[in-house]
Amino acid sequence: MQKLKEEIGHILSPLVDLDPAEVVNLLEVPPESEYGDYAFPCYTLAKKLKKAPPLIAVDLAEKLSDKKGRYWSKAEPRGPYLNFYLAPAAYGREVLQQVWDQGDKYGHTNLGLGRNVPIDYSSPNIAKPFGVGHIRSTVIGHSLYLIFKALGYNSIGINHLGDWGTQFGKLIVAFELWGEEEKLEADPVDYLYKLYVRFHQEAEKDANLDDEARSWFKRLEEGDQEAVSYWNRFRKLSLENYALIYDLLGIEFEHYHGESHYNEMLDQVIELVKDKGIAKESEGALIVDLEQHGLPPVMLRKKDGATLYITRDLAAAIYRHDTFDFALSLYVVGAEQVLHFQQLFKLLELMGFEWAKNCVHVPFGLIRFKEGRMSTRAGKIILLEEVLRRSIDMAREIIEEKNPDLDDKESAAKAVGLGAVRFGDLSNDRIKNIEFDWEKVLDFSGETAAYIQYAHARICSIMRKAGAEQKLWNDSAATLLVEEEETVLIKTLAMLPDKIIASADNYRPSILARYLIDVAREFNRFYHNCPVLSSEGELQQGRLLLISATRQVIANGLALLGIVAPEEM
RNA sequence: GCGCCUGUAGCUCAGGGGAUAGAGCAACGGAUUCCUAAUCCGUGUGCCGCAGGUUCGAUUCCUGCCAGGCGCACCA
Repeated sequence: MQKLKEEIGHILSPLVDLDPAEVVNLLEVPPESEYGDYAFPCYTLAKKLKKAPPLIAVDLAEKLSDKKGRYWSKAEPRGPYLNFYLAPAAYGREVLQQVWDQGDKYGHTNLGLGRNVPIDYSSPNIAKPFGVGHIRSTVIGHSLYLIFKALGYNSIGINHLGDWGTQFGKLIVAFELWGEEEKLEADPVDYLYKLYVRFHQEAEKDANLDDEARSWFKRLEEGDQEAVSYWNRFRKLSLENYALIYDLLGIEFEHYHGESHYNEMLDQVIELVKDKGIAKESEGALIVDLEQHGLPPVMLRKKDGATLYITRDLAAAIYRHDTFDFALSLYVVGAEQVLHFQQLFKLLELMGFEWAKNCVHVPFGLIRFKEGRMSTRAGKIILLEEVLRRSIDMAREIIEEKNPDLDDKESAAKAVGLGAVRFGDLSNDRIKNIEFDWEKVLDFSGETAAYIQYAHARICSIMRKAGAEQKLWNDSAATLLVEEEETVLIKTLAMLPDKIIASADNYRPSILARYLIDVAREFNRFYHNCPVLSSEGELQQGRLLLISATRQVIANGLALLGIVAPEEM
């Protein structure tokens, strides 16, 4: 809690000849709670005072021996640290009141001052099915969208659809050769997928197919009517399929500006690059040599005149700057594209755009099979729809078994099933690869969303049973929470604002996800040791305030992960 | 070949210049007259990949090596 840290900063500042803010910066949380709640490390003072850190700690403790603050009760030296112990009653009351007053805004701030942050996420390749691979960008990006919004930024969700490029040429060739109308009508995305896979199988044997695909794409870029009509149709069919999944996940985008959106800007962008004098012809193609900057060359136009992915990304980056005048522009895209973004950002920098430094690639690892990587082309892929469906089914089964009398089993099953899939992706450091394993996806025990949701549901259950008149703020009741489990839980609740900020600073929703596991764990410990409804008078009221605050923290936190906090499950 | 990422307990992973390196899973043993046992408590486990370096102090930072992953001009 900030007030406590500031208090320590003020009391220590004159004693150590540092600004209060510097002291606050140095404060650490000790590894064991028996060492206190905040520790001031004395190493940095050792040189200045020419004294050993443990002696400094003892010295400082002596000067504070007869003092205490509003929120801290004592300061003790231990080795090279000066440890501060908080005053549970005042501290607890302050934390609970903050949560109480701020409600579903607790943890939110206005750091962003309303500045724009476009976030490119999800961005599936049209004409390919939505595989589990795509859930990472979708879920991580959406969470960052929500987190930045909570920090007062104006998040702008952009679905940069892969709706342009040679793959459309491939699809058109495949449809021309083997396509059947009835099958396309029956199950469009699945059928397009099958055609796509077949194309790659046949292209192994016949290299001409790739040339034909390129030439169809060239026709598409030139506005050839037949090509455009195919493109429109395939695009529309794919979007209809994605809409179902976004709907299920509760995700909306401000913009569906796919790659095709930038087509008419490409010539202008290429001219701009030429004007800067950084482009050159090479083997008939237009490239920018980045050798001086330790990067491979970038190709902006192929020898046949067609553009590339990075050409469109370059146009998109400039468009986003011109349209949104962003504070940050995020790209939640797989780690296999780090080089692409290094090149893109370097290109922007060489073009003299100082805002290039505000473009950030937020990479994440692959979802792989034990046997190797997933591959759309080879047909080795698991559909996201199937994962979500099976997860919801599993949740439904467990609810049927654990809570057969529940009224609305379907919403609970959806909350738990979808939460499990989301949390599985959000809780680990995003940069690491994930090995896809059905058993793990469908396991709701341990460090999972269900663990957190269950704590939330339990609290709701207690609140329902408590009388309405017990749910008002009560200042003196809030000072009675001095049991070990209560204090630890309160301290955990106080961390939410910092955790949200840390998640944004590092572009890592996993920080928030892990934290919520801690909250649920500390709640469970409290729950098993401190009865709520059967405790008496003001203590009961105090504990109701505590669990109410806990519920609020869990609800606020899960909301930022895009996970529903059910009242019953 | 070059570049980037990863390497922590049997498995999956947190953590991260400092005080005794932590969870979950799995295993075993306990807890329910009481607010949902999807819970809680207890038991065991570690050359923090290897070798150097910086530092008062390195699992954390730097360098090299090893292993795995991902990239590196007409795909996205």
